Amino acid sequence: MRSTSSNRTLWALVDCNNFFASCERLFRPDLANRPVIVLSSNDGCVVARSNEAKALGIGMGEPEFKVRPLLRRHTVAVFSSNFALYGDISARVMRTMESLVPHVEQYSIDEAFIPLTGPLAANADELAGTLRKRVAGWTSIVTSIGLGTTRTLAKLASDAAKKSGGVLRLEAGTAGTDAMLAQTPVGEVWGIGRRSVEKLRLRGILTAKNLRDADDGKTRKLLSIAGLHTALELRGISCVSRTEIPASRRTMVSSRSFGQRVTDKEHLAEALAMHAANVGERLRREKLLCGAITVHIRTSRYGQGPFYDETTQIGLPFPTASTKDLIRATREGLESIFRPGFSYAKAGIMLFDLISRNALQGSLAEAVAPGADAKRRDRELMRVLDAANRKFGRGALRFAAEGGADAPWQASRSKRSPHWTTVWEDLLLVR
DNA sequence: TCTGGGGTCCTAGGACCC
DNA sequence: TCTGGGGTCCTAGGACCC
Repeated sequence: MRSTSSNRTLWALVDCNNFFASCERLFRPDLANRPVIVLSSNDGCVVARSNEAKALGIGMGEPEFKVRPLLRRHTVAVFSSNFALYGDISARVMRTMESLVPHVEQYSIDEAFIPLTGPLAANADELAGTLRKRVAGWTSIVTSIGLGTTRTLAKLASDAAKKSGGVLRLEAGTAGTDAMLAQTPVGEVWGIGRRSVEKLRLRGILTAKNLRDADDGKTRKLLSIAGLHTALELRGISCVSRTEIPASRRTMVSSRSFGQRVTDKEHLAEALAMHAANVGERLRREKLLCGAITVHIRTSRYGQGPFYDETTQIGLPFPTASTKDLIRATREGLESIFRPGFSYAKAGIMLFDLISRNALQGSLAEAVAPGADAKRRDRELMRVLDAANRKFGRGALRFAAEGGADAPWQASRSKRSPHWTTVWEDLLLVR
């Protein structure tokens, strides 16, 4: 493959600073200098912190009850997750960047990789400054941008950029990059998690530089192919496989911890039906059908009492996106794994064997198959259901099997902010 | 008392086939 | 008496990410 320095891709990673906490602040100017945190589902643990909250020593992922005294002492503003808001602001940030560069590869709700080639690469630092300014101007979200010859280096650079003024560049083979890698604990490298840090430590590999310079065979044996790719990326060799955008999704998950423990089978059935309705709606929106479903229930890992954790797979007789079929399958699964006498803490489902609806629709086999009329009626029902829920809000129309929105197993999120940008009733009024 | 949810990829091992 | 080995497919579990 030909490759010269002039046509080689330079990667930019744009990362929104303290994203969820920043979103909460957008419509609350009174919180400008106050510490702000956002909690996970059921208000369980901390998933985002403003700079002031970080300065107080509140850790990422810390359980809320552990930091509660601290929160009170410093009058920290505490929010439940509001994904409708974060998703909407995220889309605005992505669209803003698309106004400046031809290709934005969204990686997560608050991050995007941008490949830079030709003149864009030649003026990368200037472009990064322009991107930051425009995103801040159009959305009020502050970003950090890392530039690097591979995605892994760009990611590392963006972390460092947070402290150094917004933009930082790491290019393989320069003295500055060498020094930086020597100072970086290996666990801060993208793709190296807790388990790998431990394995590497036993072999004296403590820094990003150690990993970069380790023997390929040993790295491969220790961390498998993904770990080797990470080491190569630190050297400046792109191994895109692990970050390529998948052609289409392979699974779909809906699962949640309960607001309170559940012992009653019918309550579990309701929770599973709610998950079935949730993935059914997503399947139809993405024009997919699923061929198999797993049902999962379990007790708490932390509480006292016996632990129970079981999963079962149910094959569907034909690929479907009907909530009715999915609810029936979750019921069947629940019957096979439910055991009385446990305090259940969580239930969920996972869909497999996803195929595009177009792959099946209109096939002769389907048109003449037994029950074809019932299936057509079912599709029509789902169409009406989705239209109603789009118009009147999620859950406006639902199956009786799902139970009520006030059921005891529903997740609690007592500190949720308004849906500032996505629900008419929640729009900010200016007097 | 109280510890998230939604994804992907890799590997090892069993079943099955010839 | 003698009793293979290699390929493929599937699944469960591990590890990682945000």
